[in-house]
Amino acid sequence: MSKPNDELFKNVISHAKEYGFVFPSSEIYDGLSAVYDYGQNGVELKNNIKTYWWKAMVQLNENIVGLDSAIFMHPKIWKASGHVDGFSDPMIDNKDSNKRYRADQLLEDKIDRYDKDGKTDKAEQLQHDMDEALKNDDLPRLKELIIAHEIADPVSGTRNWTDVRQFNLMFSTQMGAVADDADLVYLRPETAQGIFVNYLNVQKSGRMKIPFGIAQIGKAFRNEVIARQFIIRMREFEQMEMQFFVRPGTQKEWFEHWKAMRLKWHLALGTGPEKYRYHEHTKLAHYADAAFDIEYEFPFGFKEVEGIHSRTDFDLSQHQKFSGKKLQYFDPEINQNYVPYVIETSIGLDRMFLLTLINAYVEEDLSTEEKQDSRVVLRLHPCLAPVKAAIFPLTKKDGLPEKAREIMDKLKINFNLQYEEKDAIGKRYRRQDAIGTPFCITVDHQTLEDNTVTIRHRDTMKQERVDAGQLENIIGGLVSWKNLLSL
RNA sequence: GCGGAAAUAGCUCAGCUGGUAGAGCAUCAGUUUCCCAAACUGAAGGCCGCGGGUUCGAAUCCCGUUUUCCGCUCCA
Repeated sequence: MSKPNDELFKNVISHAKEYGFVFPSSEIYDGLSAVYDYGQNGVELKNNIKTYWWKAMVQLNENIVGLDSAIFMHPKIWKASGHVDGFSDPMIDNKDSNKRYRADQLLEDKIDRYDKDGKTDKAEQLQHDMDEALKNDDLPRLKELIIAHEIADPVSGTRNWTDVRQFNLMFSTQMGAVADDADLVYLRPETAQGIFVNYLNVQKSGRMKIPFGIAQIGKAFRNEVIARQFIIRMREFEQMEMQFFVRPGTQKEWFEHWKAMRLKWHLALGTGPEKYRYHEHTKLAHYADAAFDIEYEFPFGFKEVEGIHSRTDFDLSQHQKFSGKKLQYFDPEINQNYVPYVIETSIGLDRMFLLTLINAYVEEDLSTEEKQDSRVVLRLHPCLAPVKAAIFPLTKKDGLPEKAREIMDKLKINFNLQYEEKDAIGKRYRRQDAIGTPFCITVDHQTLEDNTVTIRHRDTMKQERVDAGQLENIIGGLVSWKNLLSL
């Protein structure tokens, strides 16, 4: 990583905290690892990103509808999806080679070796001990066995092991007052399954015809082994997902369709195309027959922001199998029943948030020959800006505050506004620049005479004088979603 | 998880070989100015990340721990 980029990233994190965008969680208690809170400006920006996505996906596509499914779901869902079995292995690390192994795998290898060496009784004993330990989730016992049977790391050759730990990326908790295995529920590690299990409800109640999509925004939870790089990888995060159900055989064209559509959504915000790239998965997940990531060039390199996956009929078929309920669709066009194929678009909202912030953050040098000057400005798209406009009386007296309040009161129903009269006007402009407010409306002495105000534009720092009565139309036009969505 | 670095005011940081905790910016109140960081006066803000140890005395030295960043690892 180059030094200036490192610097930029640090500055953005500081800025995010100082101006109420992102705070470390539980900060007064030393923080909680890889969990963050969104502050007063952060929540506005985040909500605006959600709105942009929701409008683009749900409102503008007649065949896509929304959903808000619960975070808790029936535990069997995670068996069907493959999350339970795929991610509950007892792992152990060798401290010398820093390699991680499945503890049961190491023991199995040892049993095989005993067998080969003719030490059948030893093999049987170990097999029995291991099964017992695995059944009881007795992790310390597994380590005892590894030590007792003198198992060494094949790489380093040493027996310098860490404790055995259970790695399951799903958080679990108890449902009901009495602790019991049957009550174990998980916090969803992805929002997609909530869509799959409701697919038939939505299709029937909404009289949806294939192809159609279901969109959802919601929290997901992953107990990452390592979570780092600010809000890039958090243990609690938010996804914006859309599952698009298609006729088998047409998945390839829909995959291409959504790949293109989703990149278009990103680029409409004005981000330079050179900041984005597609990344094709060569190693596909068990459920996918094609997968592309949309990556953004963060200061620390290209990172996935959104995934477009062709998930085949894996999920619906699995749920059909595990639930015993038919999840088929009767396609009147071809007079056939089938389990639809699925194209998924899945974007990490928190990453999108960080992308937006980093992309908007600019340190500008405004120095002239006479004096040094600079400002930090967030060049957010006006649709995404937390505060749409700020209203300033030029001075604190002569009735200017009253006039400014009057204008403010008329506009605040439609727009998120801020009123400020403290400090010199230039300082107030700069403060708004720092949180990305695109427009500042100033009430001066002339306002009292002819009811005109000035609008100062964030990016150009230029002003224009307009009739106060026109403000609603002018601001409304400048921050309208049409500017983003009718491209 | 391993290795490296760091943690002092809201932010950025100074605080030397141990001796009562500082600056700039930001914040708040006021005076003044009145369209782009003005000035002045005043105020507030710190368990020096946390816990232990050494010492007459620790922000400073030692140990542990937590959090963050970087590299590796992990990321169906």
